[in-house]
Amino acid sequence: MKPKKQFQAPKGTFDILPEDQKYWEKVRKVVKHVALGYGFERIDTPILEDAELFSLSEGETTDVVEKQMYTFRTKGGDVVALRPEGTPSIMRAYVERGMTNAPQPVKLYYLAPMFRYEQPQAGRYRQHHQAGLEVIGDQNPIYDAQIISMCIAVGVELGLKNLNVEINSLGCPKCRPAYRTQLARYFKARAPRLCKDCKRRLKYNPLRLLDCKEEQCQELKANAPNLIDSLCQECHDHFKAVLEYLDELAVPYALNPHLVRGFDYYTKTVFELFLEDEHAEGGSEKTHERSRLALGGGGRYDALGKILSGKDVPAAGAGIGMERLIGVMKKQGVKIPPLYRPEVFLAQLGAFARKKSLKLFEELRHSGIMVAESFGKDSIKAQLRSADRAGVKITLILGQKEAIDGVILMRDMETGAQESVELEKIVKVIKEKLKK
RNA sequence: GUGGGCGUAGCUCAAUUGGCAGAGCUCUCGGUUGUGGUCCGAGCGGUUGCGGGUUCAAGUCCCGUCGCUCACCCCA
Repeated sequence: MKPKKQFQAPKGTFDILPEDQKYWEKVRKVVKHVALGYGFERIDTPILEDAELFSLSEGETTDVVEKQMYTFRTKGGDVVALRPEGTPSIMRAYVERGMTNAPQPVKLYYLAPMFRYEQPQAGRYRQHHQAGLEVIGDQNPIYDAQIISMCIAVGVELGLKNLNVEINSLGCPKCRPAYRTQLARYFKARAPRLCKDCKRRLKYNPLRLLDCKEEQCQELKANAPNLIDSLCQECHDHFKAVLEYLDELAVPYALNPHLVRGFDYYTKTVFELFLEDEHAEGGSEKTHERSRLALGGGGRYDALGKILSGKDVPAAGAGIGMERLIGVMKKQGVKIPPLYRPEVFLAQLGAFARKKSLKLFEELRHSGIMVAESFGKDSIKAQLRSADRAGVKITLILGQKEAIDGVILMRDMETGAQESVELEKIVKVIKEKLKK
């Protein structure tokens, strides 16, 4: 009978199959290890939030809010959205759950799926997963540096190479608006020489002009007023301190005065973690700009707390894309051992032996031995084949005769040698044998 | 949202000017008593992404659609 319809996973989503789970497990393990090492505790927030939480936090005119949110109305009439990123939810929880009364700063981490309605392509999905880190309730630049250091630590513990950090300061509500108008004035005077996209950017988000890759715009950018030069004293000192802390930690970084992050809530420090890609071997044409893959990024968002609580709540954080991390692990050939690695296979022959082997399986498992089986198969041949594929060192064979005599055959899968062992002693004998 | 490339078995891919939809791998079973890997044999597996159109005849040509992919935008 043919199915009514061939179902496929929704566009931009994917299944994480058993063979890939080891990578996910490894990433989760490393993030958890790093986070706990820095005193961060796990938090999980709902996948759904009031849609307004994101539009107020990130800014009405950002791409994410304008066109990438999965927003819908519930039966009860609430307008909710699948979260496009984690930070607003964390700040919402901080404010709502009274974490202002906990010892400050509150350090939180999470591993969670995020949703953005956009065109999928390499390393970009409609549902992706982020590892997030947030430090809330402290304005000290030392935390900006520590967050960056943690991102690097995750990459290093995963065995990744060619990781880089770029850093910049976006200033604060005191100094940024002045710079913004100054920048807009500069580019407006040169508008005819800007690329098509930049003419559009000039209207609603002049800061975005800074990371345009078009050559014609590059030249204009070179002489554009520099954001770092127009920072107020407080932002200047803060940025300087962050860099000093990074130097102290020996974290390699590059200043990028053109680095801009999309959301309105960012203040002062912003940074990106990326991978310098060396795939340009067969490159016939000059790919003038080096290809860089963004693995994550973050920064300080002192403006968010005010938006959500009315009070000043300084904070800093980062998000790392788990799919991209795993993509790089595979590309760089990071080896991860399989999660399931049975040591012993239990084969049975005949109805009586099969029944007996069921109990023995439980016994083996309880004693901590990883045991595999093919209880559904009848022939010894098929079972030994399974055992071979499972890669076990030892196969136990319980036949009709053995079951009656209270013994079992123990087969060494490498040598093929077999010996008969009393059923009562088998657990002990196996443990001895596996030690070698 | 815009533009290019591609959709044949679970995977990797064949199929001549339009002429019976195939192979390798995987999986299952077998190669005489209760013994794996190698070897040999057999089987399972497809309305050629889906829907129309042209034709005696469509995997092949045309249109639409969905999906994948790459680039742009933006990002993780």
